Amino acid sequence: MNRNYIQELGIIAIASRLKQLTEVLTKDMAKVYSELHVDFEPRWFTFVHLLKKEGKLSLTEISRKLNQTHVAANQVANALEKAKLIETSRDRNDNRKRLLTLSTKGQQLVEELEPVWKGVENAVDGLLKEAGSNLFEEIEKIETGLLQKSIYERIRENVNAEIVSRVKIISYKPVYKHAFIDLNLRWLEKYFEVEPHDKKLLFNPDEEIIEKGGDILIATYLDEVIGTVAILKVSKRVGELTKMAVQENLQGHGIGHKLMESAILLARNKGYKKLTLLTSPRLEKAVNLYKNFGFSESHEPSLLLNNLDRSSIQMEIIL
Amino acid sequence: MNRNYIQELGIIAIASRLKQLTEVLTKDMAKVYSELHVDFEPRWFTFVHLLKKEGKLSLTEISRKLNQTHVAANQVANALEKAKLIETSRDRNDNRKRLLTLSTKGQQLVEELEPVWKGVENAVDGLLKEAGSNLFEEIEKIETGLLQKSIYERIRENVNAEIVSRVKIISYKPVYKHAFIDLNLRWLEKYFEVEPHDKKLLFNPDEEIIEKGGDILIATYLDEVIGTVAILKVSKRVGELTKMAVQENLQGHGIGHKLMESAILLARNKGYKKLTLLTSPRLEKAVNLYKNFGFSESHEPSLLLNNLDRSSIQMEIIL
DNA sequence: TTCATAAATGTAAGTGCTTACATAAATTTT
DNA sequence: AAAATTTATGTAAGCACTTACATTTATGAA
Repeated sequence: MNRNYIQELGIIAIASRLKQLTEVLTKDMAKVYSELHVDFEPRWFTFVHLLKKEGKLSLTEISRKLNQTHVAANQVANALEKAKLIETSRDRNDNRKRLLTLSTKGQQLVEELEPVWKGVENAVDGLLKEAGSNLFEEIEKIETGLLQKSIYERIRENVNAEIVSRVKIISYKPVYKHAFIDLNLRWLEKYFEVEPHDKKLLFNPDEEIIEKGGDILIATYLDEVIGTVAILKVSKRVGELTKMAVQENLQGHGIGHKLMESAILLARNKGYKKLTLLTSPRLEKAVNLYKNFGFSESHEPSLLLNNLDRSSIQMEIIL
Repeated sequence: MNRNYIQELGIIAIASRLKQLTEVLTKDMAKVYSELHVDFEPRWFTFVHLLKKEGKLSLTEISRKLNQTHVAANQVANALEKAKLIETSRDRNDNRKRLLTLSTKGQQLVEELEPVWKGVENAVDGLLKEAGSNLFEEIEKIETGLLQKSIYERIRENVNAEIVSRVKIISYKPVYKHAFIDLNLRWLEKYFEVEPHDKKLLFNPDEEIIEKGGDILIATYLDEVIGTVAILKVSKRVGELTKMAVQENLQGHGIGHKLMESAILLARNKGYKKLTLLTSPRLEKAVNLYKNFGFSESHEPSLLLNNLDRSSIQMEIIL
């Protein structure tokens, strides 16, 4: 049941299982070394093996080949030097470089260890064959997959999808008034001076938007209001998009996108033929979002004309 | 080329590659948490996930389910308690047990994290699917394989085979005299008082064994003498096996076995019909080795009769 | 009951990595 | 050539584990 639980947890658990596997392997190697009365630690293995193969390498070269930090390599190197298994010299052409080679003692030790290493290799090969496993290939495949798209990107995409799927878009009700004010005030204050005409609209959504034939959509997430968008009624055929806001710590997950989709759907259903909006070049992400939905710059007069002093951009889309 | 080198190193490198993979994953998860402004560390994941699922668990139960030491679980528990994400109570029936549950704050956090976890799960699933990988099954297979026979046993077997394959059995030459004496003296002194008749045979192998028609075989490993066995000529048809010695730090790898094989082959080739030996019940491993080769106890007189004061066992085999 | 043993938890210290920072030598840019 | 940048190495401290050991409580056998 343990196993089953761990499986549920996905790759994190996979890694911990593999880590445990390696730990067993490492410990068992240590046991074999000590049975042979050989003074050697498993973690020296890759380092010494590499040095044996390559003859002479600098610290950084080793760390790179072993996919470790230079600090880790340095620590092993120091331990090996203390055990007199390797020797240091300086590169004549580059005095920074610490060149490492196996000492005579080190070479002798390697000879003694050869059968252990070979034995471990055979043991692992045998195990994999017996299990009919292609572990190596599997890992290869995964690494290749990650070259196409990083784990981070994959997680981001999927997390965004999860979050967006939990976001609900609902119609405005008076109970949301405070959240509507808060969310919009927050970004307004962040980017601009909040001016009287902003306040009038913002603090009286029922009177200034709904009662004048406009609409407000509310985005909720985990039962909290986390986004808003409003469509003012300019005329029977024209709406104006405004008061688009998403809670700061949830920005960048696609919630704005979802709000826009709903807003445009609503506008179409309502019979609008055109949707306009006013924004500012400073709100780069917002402008990009609008463009993605097909908005383009226009110069028609706006209901909120006085906002133009913010060096606004006016945009519109034909529905 | 890095990759190729690491591949050569087998499963140890596999593990380090997977570890790196996990590290990336962990870091990326941490990044997503921080983007969401959630105060949560990746290493809390399994712990909290488990607690969410099971509701209430004791520390030891958690550590067992997560395949960790109780100390590790304890440390995470303390961190989580400090962050007020879990709460401790005592088991009424067993006052030792520290029962842990998610606090209200913890439960809220889990709600927030759910999409991240789900997203990670989907990301990993997607990656595996895309790569056409069955990593999970592969690991399963390997774990099953290890239930049949542990890594340690596998390594031991293979290391033994490697060592034995490097051991050479050669005929005695006077140059090996000192090694012959040394190796035998060492175990004789370890188990018994070394008596005059031992010394006579041991210190004069040329005169006392070879020149009297007997034979000595020498086992070498990495150009060092590490084992001996002698066959005294009792008569034309009968030989007596003696002076079987293997260097202490190489015992248990099957070198004695290889020496015995060679000795029996030699005896047959020489025309002996029977091989006898004297040993002691104290040398349990040796007795077992002899039995494995078909020796059984006998009571015929021995060339080394006076050894019988060691409460010896006499054994023989018909060739 | 009592005494030995086992189980649950906790603490301290060690291990094998890491990150962060520092220094010196080499290389590139200006 | 001087200044800025990069590279190679080193040191200190942190992290997430581990092992070793200690303490308290429960359990089982005599």
